[in-house]
Amino acid sequence: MRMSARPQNVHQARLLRLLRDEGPRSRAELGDVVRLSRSKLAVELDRLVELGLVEGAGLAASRGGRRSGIVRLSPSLRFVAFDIGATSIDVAVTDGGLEVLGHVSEQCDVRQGATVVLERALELLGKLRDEGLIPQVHGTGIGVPGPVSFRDGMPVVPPIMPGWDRFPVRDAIGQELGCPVLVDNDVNLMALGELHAGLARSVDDFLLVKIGTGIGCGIVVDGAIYRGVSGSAGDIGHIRVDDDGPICACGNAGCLEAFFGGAALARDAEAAARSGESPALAALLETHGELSAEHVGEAAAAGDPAAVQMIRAGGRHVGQVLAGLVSFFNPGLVIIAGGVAGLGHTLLAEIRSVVYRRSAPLATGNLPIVLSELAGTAGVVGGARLISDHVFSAS
Amino acid sequence: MRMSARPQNVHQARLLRLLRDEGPRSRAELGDVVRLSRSKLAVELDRLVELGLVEGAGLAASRGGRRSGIVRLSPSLRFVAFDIGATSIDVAVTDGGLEVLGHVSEQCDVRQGATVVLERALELLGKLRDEGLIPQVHGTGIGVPGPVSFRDGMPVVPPIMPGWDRFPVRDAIGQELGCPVLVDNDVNLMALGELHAGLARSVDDFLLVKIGTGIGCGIVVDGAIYRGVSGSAGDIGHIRVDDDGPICACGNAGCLEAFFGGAALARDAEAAARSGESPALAALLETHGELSAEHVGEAAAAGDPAAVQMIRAGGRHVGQVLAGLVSFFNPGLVIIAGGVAGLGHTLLAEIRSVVYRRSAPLATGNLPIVLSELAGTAGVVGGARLISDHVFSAS
DNA sequence: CGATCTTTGTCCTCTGAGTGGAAAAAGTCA
DNA sequence: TGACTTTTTCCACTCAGAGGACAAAGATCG
Repeated sequence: MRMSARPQNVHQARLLRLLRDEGPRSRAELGDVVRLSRSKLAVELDRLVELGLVEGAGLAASRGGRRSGIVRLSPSLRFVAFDIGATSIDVAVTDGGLEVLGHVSEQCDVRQGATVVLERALELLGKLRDEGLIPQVHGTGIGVPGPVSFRDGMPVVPPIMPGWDRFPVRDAIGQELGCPVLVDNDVNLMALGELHAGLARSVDDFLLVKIGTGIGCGIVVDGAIYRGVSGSAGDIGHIRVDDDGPICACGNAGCLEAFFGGAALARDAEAAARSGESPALAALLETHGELSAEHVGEAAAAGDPAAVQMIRAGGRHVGQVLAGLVSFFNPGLVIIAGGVAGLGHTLLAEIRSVVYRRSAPLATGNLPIVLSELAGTAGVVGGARLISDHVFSAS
Repeated sequence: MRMSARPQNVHQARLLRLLRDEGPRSRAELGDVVRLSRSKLAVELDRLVELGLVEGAGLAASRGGRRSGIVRLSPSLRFVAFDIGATSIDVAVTDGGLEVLGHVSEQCDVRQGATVVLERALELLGKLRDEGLIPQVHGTGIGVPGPVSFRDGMPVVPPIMPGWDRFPVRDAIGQELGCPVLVDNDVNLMALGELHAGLARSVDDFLLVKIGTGIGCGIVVDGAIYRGVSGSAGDIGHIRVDDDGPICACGNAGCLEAFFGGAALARDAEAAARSGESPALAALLETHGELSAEHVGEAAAAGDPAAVQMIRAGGRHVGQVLAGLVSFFNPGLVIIAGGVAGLGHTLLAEIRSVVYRRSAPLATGNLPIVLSELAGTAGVVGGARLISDHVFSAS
């Protein structure tokens, strides 16, 4: 297989990103958008065709004269994304425009360690390859549920990933697949996914709050992920909500996660079931033997008052933290995502209510707070976006 | 007076910023730093000399052969900075290297409205001009104590600046002085000041927390001020600390400012004086008729336990908010500044203690938290830096 | 003190990227 | 079918920048 090609200069990179984000375009339309002379544009496009990154695709409709030639990203371009979650692996393959062509997902405990989990991820990729979806791989983006040294391409002291600390994920997978690889925090990738395909497409500065097993926040500044000096920016799960709250796994009291993380919600649900406070949850506990955040969602949807109350309380706590962050960061959009976000509009309403009441008016004046619409694909689309931004840049 | 010149391309802009930040340099040394051929470098430097922005300054010591010519920013370059505070005006003039050549300051209530205050600021500038310090003005930076629309160069709904809302500060002063003008929030300018001349010189991402009449935060991302989508980023004074705290001027309960802003501290000090809890403060109240934050600092320095206790409590509250922001933003440095920061190491110790205990370990692993060393000049240096970054950029 | 080597500055030529005009190709419209 | 538009290709021309040659200025050594 030929070594996958890269653009040779900023103009080529710009054209590739344009074709990726806006879809196929006629040469004439491209000329209207980019500020290049006709001759130069033709030269750069011809070179991209030579590199195999771009190809002609017939003629566009006439704009009153000669018809212009359409160009598109080569249909054989492929990006791969692994989204490693606390309890799941998602693997997807996209084309150059980051449309998901194939997506497999399975339960998998990240605590089995890097070797086992990555091995399994590659096996899942093998499935997609067997379907003939992957003529070649131009790049791979990987998300993991913990802090990452982006520069080194490896997790650093991740709390819920024993056996992953400083494991060279980027280099290992790069070796295996023979393509450029980037590794990032899974929440950052979800934010990138929203930036590319979700509600944040036209927003430069926004926050994505993921409520799942843990609670994290992806920060986008000027259209790019902000990672902080040691890659741990957005780690909001252990922000203090209230001094006299539950003791958190981190040792402090009253962390947001101790109020409303996946484990906390399950704990409260079982308590409500056992105390008889919630008949709906008691029934679910009877059936399944244990309770999770999803069961609270079910019970709330069925109208169980105790479950609704739990979601309200959680939303209030998230809202309190978020209100502070909104005052501080003044984002143009806040997206709520993650498993618990499936709890839906009850949760959203409570968060909105607190944020709009407690944040600086100037910051909330025109601030949409919305639920993610990307369901399970935000992470993998973000992974593809991450690596395609890298590959579609001038060396 | 000749229209003040601007660099014509990115290379010239780069050279100007280099000379500004690193001081005079020989042409040979500049050649080592910038990646340009000798001929090109000579051409660009000659053009800068023609523009009057740069001039020769003798010969450097030999490095083993012919001595190289030193170049420096023209000594007649001048930047002006206005730092409008809640109760003060600072005016300073700097040379091209942003060294403060003259600085005047006076008490002035910002609530007198834009026209009066700006008029007074220009009068103060006149004083400096009378001293012959200002052959010409190449640019002016202005800081105001409230949210600013940076793009429009005007305050927007500033809470403590009646009569300033949407007053076209940038255009008015630009008209008056006939030079480029930029307007920003005063805390942002302090952050820029620290970036240029203070402890943040080598840090890309940091926070500057100003505790004064209000409490605000300057956010630096990648060496540039982050302002948020509506220019209100860093407005942390009304982040909730505790639900059952004092009622704040903003209408909510338990805001940080309601605990530890200038007004809150004065209020608590008078209470402690009247209740007899603090003999030192009672004596100061007797003398001055009223108390302010500075008096608390005095009393604490004299060993008054009640005053020390007040500072400790305040530091704890600031620390609680800051701990959350550190987890979220993962800065490389936090600087504490502002009038109340004069309360010194008692305050700093308390803030550190809370932040190091309550923030994510990865974020605090290598996080200095320090007091500003720039005293009163951070704001005006930041103003000069703001406008010089603008003037020293390619159109 | 002179010869030689090193560094710096200047000049000049050469190259290659990019621009814009002209003309050919391909369509539209009346 | 003819006049007009739009698109593409081709080509000559311009200009920025690189880099070599040489001169100027100083260091080093005998």
